[in-house]
Amino acid sequence: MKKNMDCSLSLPSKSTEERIREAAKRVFLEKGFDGATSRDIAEAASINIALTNYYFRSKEKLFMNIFEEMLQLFFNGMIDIMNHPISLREKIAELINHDFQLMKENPSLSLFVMNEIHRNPDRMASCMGVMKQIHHSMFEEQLQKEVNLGTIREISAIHLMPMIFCNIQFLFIGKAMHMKMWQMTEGQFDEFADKHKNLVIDMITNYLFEFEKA
Amino acid sequence: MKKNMDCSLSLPSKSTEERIREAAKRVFLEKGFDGATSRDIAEAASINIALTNYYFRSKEKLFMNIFEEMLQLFFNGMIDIMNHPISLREKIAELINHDFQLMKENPSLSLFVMNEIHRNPDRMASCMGVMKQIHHSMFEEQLQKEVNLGTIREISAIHLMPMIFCNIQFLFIGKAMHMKMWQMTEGQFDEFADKHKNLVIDMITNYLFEFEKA
DNA sequence: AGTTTTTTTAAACAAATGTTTAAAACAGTG
DNA sequence: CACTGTTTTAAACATTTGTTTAAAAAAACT
Repeated sequence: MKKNMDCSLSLPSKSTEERIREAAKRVFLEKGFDGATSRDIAEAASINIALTNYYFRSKEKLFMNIFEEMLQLFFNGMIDIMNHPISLREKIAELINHDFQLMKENPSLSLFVMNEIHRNPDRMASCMGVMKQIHHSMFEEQLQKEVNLGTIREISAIHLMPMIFCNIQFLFIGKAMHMKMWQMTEGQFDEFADKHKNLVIDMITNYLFEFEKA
Repeated sequence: MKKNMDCSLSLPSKSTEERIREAAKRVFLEKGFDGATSRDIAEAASINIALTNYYFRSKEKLFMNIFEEMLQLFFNGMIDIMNHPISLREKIAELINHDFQLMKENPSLSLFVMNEIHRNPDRMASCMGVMKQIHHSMFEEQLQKEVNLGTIREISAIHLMPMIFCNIQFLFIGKAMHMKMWQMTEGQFDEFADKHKNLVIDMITNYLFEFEKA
C-alpha cells in the first residue's frame, strides 16, 4: 500500500483512503450502519464501489473505524475537561459549553452513538478503555470533596453526569422532532439551543450550590 | 377480509393480524426500520412470510401502522397530564413520573421514535395533529400565569418541556451505554433510574419555584 | 353435501446488497 | 524503454431483501 506522502504544494487532493473515511463518516452518521449501503458511501466519496473493500476489507471494518473515531470525539473532550484543575462550578459550565459546541458541529453524533451502542453493545468493547477514564477522572473525587465540605448538595457523579449531558444532547437527539413540533427553522433552532444551554447551566449550578445563593 | 369475531370462550388465540402487529412492534422497536427484515417479523410472529404483505400490503405500511401507535403512546399520556386541572408543581412531578413509567415499560421507545423521525421526518406528518395538541394544551397558559404572578422563574414552555423530559428519556436512550459505563445489571439500572427520577423532580421544581423555598 | 370466500403455504421473482475477480491504468525504479 | 508493485475500474458473484404468484387448506355459506 502506498500512502500519499506528497504533502508539498498545489492542491492537497486527499488520499483515496481519507476520501472514503470522510464520506463514510457523513453517510453512517446520517443513516446509521443498517441504513447506509456500500454504494451510498462510494457515491458520496465519488469512488468505485470496490475501493471501499480494497482499503477497509469490509463494510463492518470501515464502520468500526469510523465508530471508534466517533466514540473518541464523543468522550475525549469531556474527559479532558473533567481532568482540568478548575472549580466544580466552572467545570460544570465548561462541560455543558463543550457539549453544546460538539453537538452544534456534529448534530447527529449523539443519536448515532446511542443508536449503534443500543443495536450492538459489543461494538463498544474496543472503547471500554475510554469509559474507564471517566471513572478514574478527577471529577468523582472533586465532587465528593465538595459534598463533604458541604458547599454543594449531596449527589454522586453517576447522577450528576447524566444531568449535565442530557439537556443539550436531548435537544439534538430530538432536533428533527423539536423543529417540527415548534415549527422552527434551522436558525431559530440554533438560537433556541443557545438560550437553552444557558438556562441549563443556571439550573444545575443553582440546584447544586443551593447554600451559596445571593 | 374476515376478522376474528369469535371473542367467546376457549383460548382467545389472537388474530393473525394482531400477532403480526405485536411481533412487528417488538422487532421494529429493537432494530429500527432499516435493521428489521420482513423475515425477522414473520419469524417473531411464527407466520409465513407472505402473510405480512397479505395483511399490511408492504413493510412500509406495516411500519407506519406501528410507528403511529408508538407516537400516540409517546405523546398521548403527556398531553392528558398537561390538561389535568392540577397545580404546576404537581403537574411537573406527574409528567416526570409518567415519563418514567412509560420508559420503564418501553425502554427503547424514545430512541426508536427519535431515530425514525430523524431518518425520515415526513413520517411524522400523519401525527402533526398530536403535536398541535401540545401547543394548545393548558400547559403554556398555566405556566405563563404563574410567571406573571411571580411564583416561578420566568421561563417559556418551549424551554421547560425539554427540561422535564430529557432527564428520564436520556437515561433510557443511553441505557446500554450507561449500563456498560457504570457496569450495572438490569436491576441496578432500575434502582438507579428510580433514584434519578426523584432527583430530577427535585431539581426542576427547586429551580422553578426558587422564591418559595423553605 | 357442494360452492364460494378467506386464509395460509411454498415457491418464485426482481431488485438491492456486500463482496470478489480479473483486467486495465497508473506510478515508480532500473 | 521494460519491469514491478500499486491503485482503479467494470463486471460479476452469491446472498439477502421486499414482494408476488398460484395453489392448497380452512372457513363460511347455501
